[in-house]
Amino acid sequence: MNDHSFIAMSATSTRRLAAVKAPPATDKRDAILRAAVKVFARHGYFQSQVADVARVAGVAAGTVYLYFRSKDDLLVSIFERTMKDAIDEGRAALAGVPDPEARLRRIARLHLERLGRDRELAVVVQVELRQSIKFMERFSSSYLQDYLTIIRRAIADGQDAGTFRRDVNANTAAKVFFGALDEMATNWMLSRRKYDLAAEADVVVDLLIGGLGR
Amino acid sequence: MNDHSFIAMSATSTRRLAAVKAPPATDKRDAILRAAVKVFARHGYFQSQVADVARVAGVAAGTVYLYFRSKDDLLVSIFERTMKDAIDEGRAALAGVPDPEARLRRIARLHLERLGRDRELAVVVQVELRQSIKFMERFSSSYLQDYLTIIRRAIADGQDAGTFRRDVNANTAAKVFFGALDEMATNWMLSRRKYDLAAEADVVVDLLIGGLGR
DNA sequence: CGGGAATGAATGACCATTCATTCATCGCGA
DNA sequence: TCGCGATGAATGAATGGTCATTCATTCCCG
Repeated sequence: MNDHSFIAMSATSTRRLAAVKAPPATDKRDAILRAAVKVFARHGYFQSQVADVARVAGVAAGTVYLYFRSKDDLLVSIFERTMKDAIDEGRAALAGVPDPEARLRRIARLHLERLGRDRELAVVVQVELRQSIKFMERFSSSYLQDYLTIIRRAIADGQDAGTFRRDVNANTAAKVFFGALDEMATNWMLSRRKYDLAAEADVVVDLLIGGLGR
Repeated sequence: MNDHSFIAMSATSTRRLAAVKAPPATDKRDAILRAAVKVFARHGYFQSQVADVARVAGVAAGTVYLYFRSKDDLLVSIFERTMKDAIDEGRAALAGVPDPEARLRRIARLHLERLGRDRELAVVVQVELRQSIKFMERFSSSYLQDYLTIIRRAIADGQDAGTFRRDVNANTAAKVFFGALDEMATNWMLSRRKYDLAAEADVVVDLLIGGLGR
């Protein structure tokens, strides 16, 4: 079949052939996933062939299907791994930081550091993952919501503590915050210039907390 | 040919068959474009067939190619028309408004009103147009830059006038501003709830100007 | 040897695009 | 007013090329 639909995408894509040979399997799986990031970043998901991914990973086309259900599953796996890593890292980094403003700074920095570290991953996350409305809906209703919740909570804490204004909806503020970071990342990824993305984190947080007015 | 590449996308797609019979031609062209928005919004660009667009437009498949060079050209045309309209409307609406803060409010409102008016258009603009890195690069280097420039100018004016902080880069602030609006739109488009998107404009501007801190 | 892992040629859909044909309209001469 | 050829818009079946996916076969390690 040559079926492009995202409908059949399953969330249970991480484990596969959970046989005895986990370590070598994991190695190869990773190689394929890394190759997919590279190829998708360069040509875009729909313009990429599974055979290209296989070639870059140094395996045969059929091998991809020993580790992934379908081409879709490649994209979904990249996405799930990245989001899971990001959210785990975020939670860990925030564990010992009670101050709301410091938490926001931390989130901003982690967000931009992660994407700024790997341009190809940034391309896939900022562009290729947003392929279709179907995919976006799944994405936004799960991981993005979790991520927004983390931001919203920091903001609400700040409001409770009295350091943040109470007359803005914490949810709206969280969306604005995320949108600002997202746009910084997209702009960086599309820019020719090789500036340091993570360095923008503090600037953005300063602006959002201090406001543009004086 | 069954070529998906965005490379050959041409900007000169608006005029076509500029013969004596302009009115009927434009009508049909519009119908096809409207159908394309509808179909792309529902299934996603790559999952949509040209034949579907034709069916929804009430014409035969071949007819699409009398008005558009290719399937790509449909997407490009939607995008160019939308951006052109938005920038024209923006310039006009800003003409008699000298106050920087009022200008920003105006921009925010127009931005969210336009997308909030037509959910299908919003889907195409917020998701489908961001298909591939190739397309994003073309997009961001032309229209998006123009749009960001309009925002940046308002901010720089405010800084010159002394109503806005001078210690933030106007360009960064413009990206943050755009990112915030963009995220509000995306969230609205993905949300089940039918709230009024344009109503968020003032809230966002208040937050960005006043800041989250107190 | 035995068996799982890997291979890559072959398969079978799918679908953008083309183009021979049909259809509708119009100008013009009688 | 009618008839008739000319024009070009519209049609949709056919084409051709592309790939995702499969699976019979081979490889390699223990």
